[in-house]
Amino acid sequence: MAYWLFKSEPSTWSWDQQVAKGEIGEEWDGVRNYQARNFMREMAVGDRGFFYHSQTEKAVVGIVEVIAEAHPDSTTDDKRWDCVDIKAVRPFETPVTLDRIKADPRLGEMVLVKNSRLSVQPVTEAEWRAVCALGDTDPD
DNA sequence: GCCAACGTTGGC
DNA sequence: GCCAACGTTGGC
Repeated sequence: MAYWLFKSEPSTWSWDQQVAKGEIGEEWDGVRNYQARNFMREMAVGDRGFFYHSQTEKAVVGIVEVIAEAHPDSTTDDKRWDCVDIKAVRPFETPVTLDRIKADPRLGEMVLVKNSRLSVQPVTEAEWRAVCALGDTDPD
């Protein structure tokens, strides 16, 4: 199983909206960046991801699960763009802010720190466990 | 609201 | 295929 991070502006698509979709989940659509798309194409059903709020909150707020592999993005006819479907698994007990991530020596190599503009990113298992620990949240 | 960083586009 | 111009993102 692989780990990922999905970034969203809460004003566009928030954790609460994701939770409201329940088990049905929702397309992670609107991505128009090749790197991000390529990561989604690598995802498998059952992979886990962090749900990160950018801009106002700048914190990891929840855990999601990939429930459908990459398929055409329904918001465009452009064949270049694919996306996966994800569902909310559980919220973070304590949201882990970007400040805390930056302050943690174990997390200095996170893509979130190194390439803050990439909206879909891989996360290593070590990073996954460290962030979950900071957020007092079950990593499994 | 600003600006740096980065990705994409299009002219050559 | 290069590179300048432009648009977008996201942290501050």
